[in-house]
Amino acid sequence: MLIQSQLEKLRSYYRKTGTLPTYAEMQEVLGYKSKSSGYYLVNKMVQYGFLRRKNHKILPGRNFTGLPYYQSVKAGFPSPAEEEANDRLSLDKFLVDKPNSTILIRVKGDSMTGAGIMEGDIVIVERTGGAGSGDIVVANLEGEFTVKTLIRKNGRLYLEPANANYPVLDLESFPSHSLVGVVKGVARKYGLQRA
Amino acid sequence: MLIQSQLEKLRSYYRKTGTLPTYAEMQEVLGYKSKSSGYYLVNKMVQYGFLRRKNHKILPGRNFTGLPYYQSVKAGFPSPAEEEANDRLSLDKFLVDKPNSTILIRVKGDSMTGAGIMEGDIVIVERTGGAGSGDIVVANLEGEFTVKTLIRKNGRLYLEPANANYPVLDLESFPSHSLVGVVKGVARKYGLQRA
DNA sequence: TAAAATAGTGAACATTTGTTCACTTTTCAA
DNA sequence: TTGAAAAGTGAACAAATGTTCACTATTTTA
Repeated sequence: MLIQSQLEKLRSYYRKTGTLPTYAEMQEVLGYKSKSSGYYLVNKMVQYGFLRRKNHKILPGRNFTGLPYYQSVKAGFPSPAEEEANDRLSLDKFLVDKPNSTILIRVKGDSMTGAGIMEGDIVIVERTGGAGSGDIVVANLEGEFTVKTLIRKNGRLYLEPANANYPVLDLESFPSHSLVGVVKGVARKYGLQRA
Repeated sequence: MLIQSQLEKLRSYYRKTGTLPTYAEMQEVLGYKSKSSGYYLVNKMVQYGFLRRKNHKILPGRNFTGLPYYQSVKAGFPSPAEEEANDRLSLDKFLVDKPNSTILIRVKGDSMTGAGIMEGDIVIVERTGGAGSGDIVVANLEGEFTVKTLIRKNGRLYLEPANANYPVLDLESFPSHSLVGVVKGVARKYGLQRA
């Protein structure tokens, strides 16, 4: 059997369960009649960098997770169908540096479209102290989240939209206000109900 | 020990290795002196939905992976620091529906800024046959990737930018052209070198 | 402070797992 | 077509794993 199709089956199993199969389970997943077949397959996949071993356990390797990633455009680049991308990128790992202090917030409104943040987008927000002037931040104003660019001017903090139809807000003029965090990334999905 | 902090340790272990620790390994990870302590902890976490069990194996549960997700803005919503989000969202799973036929491409140029796709963004591209009029697509023109809106007019296919400074392209006028796939999502990371 | 509930311990044991080996079958190249 | 290389088989076994139990320590609550 082709190694690429076996790899896809392991990836699919891992996506579904969050773990790799044991050698016994590989019989079912890959159609083997023997446990040891799985064992030898894993050896091969370790060589390719798809899997790793660590004290009797099988772990995903660097080429196992993530998606094929085309970094830049080379002149005369062949169709991606023909040639495999050599790099893989995991969106989760790419977008989130500090998973312990990161939250996701769905954006309402169009006040930041000029900065490429559209209604329904999900912003990746790091809840770490220092927000600097020019950072895109999420502020909590009167219990509502709002995404704006933070501007520090004359010692005061302002929230600046990226859409001429909206006004600049004076953060401290709100009786109840706080900075939720700094926007470190944006994720958008097309073809979704935007309710 | 607080369950929340134990959970973070397991999450962190899982992020690093791609697998959950065995009960023996939990002694090291969680500071237990006994294997069975880990066993009872897992029981508790199964109740909370953080973990699952399936034939002698521990699997991540629905509340284990992903990030806290604030779906919508409720009036009088408390600070996220005070109240835990009840929902978790995995960016990978959210952004990618068909992992087997999806690739990532880094965007060059600013021809789609009007649609919220900026230079350096990563587009999530599904390499499945049918692209319809109005879809944002990636086309391969003379070996270069380009992101545009596909328009079908009078039986011909055009590539329409979302930036007035760029012209509409006639797809079939290029000697070598092909549709790479349909853009199903966008991921952007701030604070990155954009070379 | 005392009682009750929760969390952690350490030994024991059956199962399952990873791993090896000699062997057979299949695939591929000469 | 034949021979060599690669892939898969099935039995065997040691080591690691999950699981239970009776017990102790710690934390919580009344």
